[in-house]
Amino acid sequence: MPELPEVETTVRGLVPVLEARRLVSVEARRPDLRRAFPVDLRQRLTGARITGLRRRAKYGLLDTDRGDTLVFHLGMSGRWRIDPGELGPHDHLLLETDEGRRLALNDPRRFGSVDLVATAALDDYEAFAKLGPEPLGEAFSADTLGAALRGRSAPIKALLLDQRIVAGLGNIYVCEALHMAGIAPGRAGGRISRPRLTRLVEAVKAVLVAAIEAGGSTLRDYARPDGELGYFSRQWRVYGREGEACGCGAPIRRRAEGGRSTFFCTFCQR
DNA sequence: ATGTCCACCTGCTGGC
DNA sequence: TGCCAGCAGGTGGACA
Repeated sequence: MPELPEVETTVRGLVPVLEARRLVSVEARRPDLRRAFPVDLRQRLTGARITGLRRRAKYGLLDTDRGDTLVFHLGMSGRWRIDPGELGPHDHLLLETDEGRRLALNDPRRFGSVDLVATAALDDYEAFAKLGPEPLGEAFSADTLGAALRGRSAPIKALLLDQRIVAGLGNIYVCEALHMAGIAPGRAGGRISRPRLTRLVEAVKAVLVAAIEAGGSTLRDYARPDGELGYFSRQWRVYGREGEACGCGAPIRRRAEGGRSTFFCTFCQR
């Protein structure tokens, strides 16, 4: 689930519950995700007021009036459950607001993370220091992408997944954007012409915007205890569609490398 | 530095 | 019906 659009949707879904609310209870139920929670998480967060909610790359940020920002990452299987009712074994962090709303960070595979960082020092936070530009910002352009790819021989697919080049894309949206731009996933990053770089940047932005819009239309799902999310999956052009017909009629191919699947069309993507 | 692979962890699906 | 291999949205470390 959690690439940039899903994290953006998550943060937007948390706003009505958390914005300007004070946390009256903070409970770490199983604090060993990818990294351990900060040992003083509960102490520093209990009684704090949430002053703003933001996203950076695939991270969600909750600013507090204590000068700390809670930084969460959803890994592969993370999500926030709003007013979950019965708690399960994968509800690792539990928050309760002064309005009596409850939030559970649920992450079965435990690839996610939770950190507490001084808001003023976020730029120096290790996970953020090396991140590339936001793909929806002006800093992500044919100019900047071209500069980042210059001389690189690795496949463009792998380079777009590198968060230092552009921050927020994952396996689904890279496959989708490359198909939309007509670029073969195995093409060397440094060997993409300028006009095609422009198309690629536009495709990345377009697919992310469309996915955020689709997520936004189902925001209410975040309030459901079962938490099933449909979202953008119905609009995938190639991802998860091996053997189905591409728009050109040719069968969509799947290739596995380094443990990840790439979906593409050999005719539309060169 | 760059490119590539693998481990981390749990749950689900499909084939036998 | 039951078991097991294979696969899953991410990241970071090890290696050549």
